This record gives sequence, structure tokens and C-alpha cells, in this order.
Amino acid sequence: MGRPPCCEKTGVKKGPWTPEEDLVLVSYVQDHGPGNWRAVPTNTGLMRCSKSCRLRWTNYLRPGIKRGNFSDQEEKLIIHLQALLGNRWAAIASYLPDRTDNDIKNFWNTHLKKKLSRMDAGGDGAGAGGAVARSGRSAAPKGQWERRLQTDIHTARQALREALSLDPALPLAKTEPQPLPLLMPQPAPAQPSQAAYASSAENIARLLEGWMRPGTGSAGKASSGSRSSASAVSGGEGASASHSSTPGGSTGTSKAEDAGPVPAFSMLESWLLDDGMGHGDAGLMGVPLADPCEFF
DNA sequence: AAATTGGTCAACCGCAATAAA
DNA sequence: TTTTATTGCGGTTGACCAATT
Repeated sequence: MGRPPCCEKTGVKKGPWTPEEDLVLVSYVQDHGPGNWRAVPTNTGLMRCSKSCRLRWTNYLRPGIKRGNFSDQEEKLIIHLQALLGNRWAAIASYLPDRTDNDIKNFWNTHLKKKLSRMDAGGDGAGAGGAVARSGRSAAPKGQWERRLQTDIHTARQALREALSLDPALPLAKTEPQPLPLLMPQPAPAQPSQAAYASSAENIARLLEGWMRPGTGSAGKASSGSRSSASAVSGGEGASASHSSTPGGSTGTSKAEDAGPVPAFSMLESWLLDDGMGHGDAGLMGVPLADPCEFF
């Protein structure tokens, strides 16, 4: 049958958002909460498709978003999470509060990929790089599937172990597992260029601060609705958990919304740090791998 | 000073998953 | 159980800006 694209209707505007449109969207979300994006264009008069509205909100207007200037810790974390999870940006973003998956994806594509390939060229791409390179999908003969799985998991495990232990700034993991996001005091990002419009967005975000009831919730308010609650705003700390789904990955994972990023990562860490290494089977049980094939 | 090149990032597109009817 | 509607995700594109020639 084939469902028509959401934006097939005539008169749907595309391209960059104007500050006016942003304001309209923000004030609508302010009144109604995020979610039910379908209704946004009709109720606001915005000539944008619902998808575009949602994207604009989650990637740009949502309060608490940090932009640009990835710290070293963030960088390392992304590299290693990418080695572990593959290109599941939403899952990776769930470990980086205030970062959007789009932002991380862009950062990966523009900076890290090159950086890693440079490292690869200059020698053996230590750890993550290698894992990343290998994580490209290639049709491996069935017989090798298991072996490669174990190899890659081992590599990823080492990579993440390094990431967790290397960084002095990250007091984590060695002793007690903690949710990563809390471990990373984020330096305030200076906005070099692009600041002009970004700052206007920040202003918009500030407008929302009053709306973001501390503690309660936006989460609570957003909880109306079924899946919309997942994307519900969240602002502030909750923000990260909001736009991205579960760390389990975008697809394949049953919506384990109850298990937020934090527990998932704790599980990951305990798996990682578990000394029963090398006995893949047992270890694998706890691995948040939605689909082992993702490692190939 | 103008033209070209390369980098960055916001936004779009298509597909998949899931909920609702 | 099947169909339809909606949302979420990842890949990709294209516009903009800065650096270089």
C-alpha cells in the first residue's frame, strides 16, 4: 500500500526555521506540552509538517540542550559508545545529557570519524577506532558469526573499559558504577560563530525555564499519552532521556522505557567490569545488545 | 579582493516500530 | 488479526561560513 509521506501536503514549508516560527512552536509546546505533534501544525498555523516540528523541538528548542564544544570526556565517551553500540545515536545520546542524537551524529561524522581514520592510518587504530572500523557490516559467513561476535565484543569491552578507567576526570566505574551523565561536569560551551541565532534559541529556552517545573515535572506533565511521553519534554536533567529512546537502541528493542539509561548503563558497566571475562556466554546475557548482528 | 575549497550543522527523507482502531 | 496513523531513528543533503589560494 505505501503510506504517503507526512509532508506530502501542499503548502508545507521546508528549510530553516525562522525565529517567529520557533516562538510559535515554543509557545505551543509551553501550553500543551510536547507530543501530539500531528496536531501542532493545525493548532498553531505553522506551515510545517509534524515531523519537522518535532525535530525542531527535540534538536533545537528543547530546553537544556547543549551545543557545540564537545569536551574530551564527551568525545571519548562517544567514541567508545559508538564502538560498543554502533551508530545508535539515540542510544549514545542517552548517555550524554543535554546532547541531541543529531548533534552527536554530526560530531561523529565531521570530527571523530576523521580523527579515528587518521589514527588508523598512523598505526593501529587503538581500541575504539579498530572496533569502529570493524563494525562495518560485511557479510560474514555464518560459520564465523559467533567468532566475530566474540571478538568484537571483546574489543568493545576493552575499549569501554579503557574509556572508563583512563580518564582521571571520570571517577567512575572503578569502584562503583554511576550513571555516566552525572559524572561529567559539562563546561559551559562557548558559542563561537553561529551564536547569533543560537543565542536566540537559548533565549527561547530560557523563556521555558519558568515552565520547567523543577523536579516535577515536565516529566509528569508529559506523561499524558502513550508514546508521546517518551519524547516528552524533559528539560534540564531529564532532557536527555526524553528525546532519545532507550539505550537499547532504536530498533529491535522492545520499548524498555522503564529502564532508563542509567540502569542500563549500570548493567553495562557491571557486565564490562565483571571479571568473568572471556566466558562470553554468561557475560553476554547482560549485554544490551538488541541484535548481535549490529556488531557486524 | 574575488574565487574556490572544505568544514559544520540544521533539516529533510525514508524506513521501521509501535499504538490505536 | 489486520490495517492505519503516528512517532522515532539513522542516513543524507544542502546552505552557510571560514579558511585558503
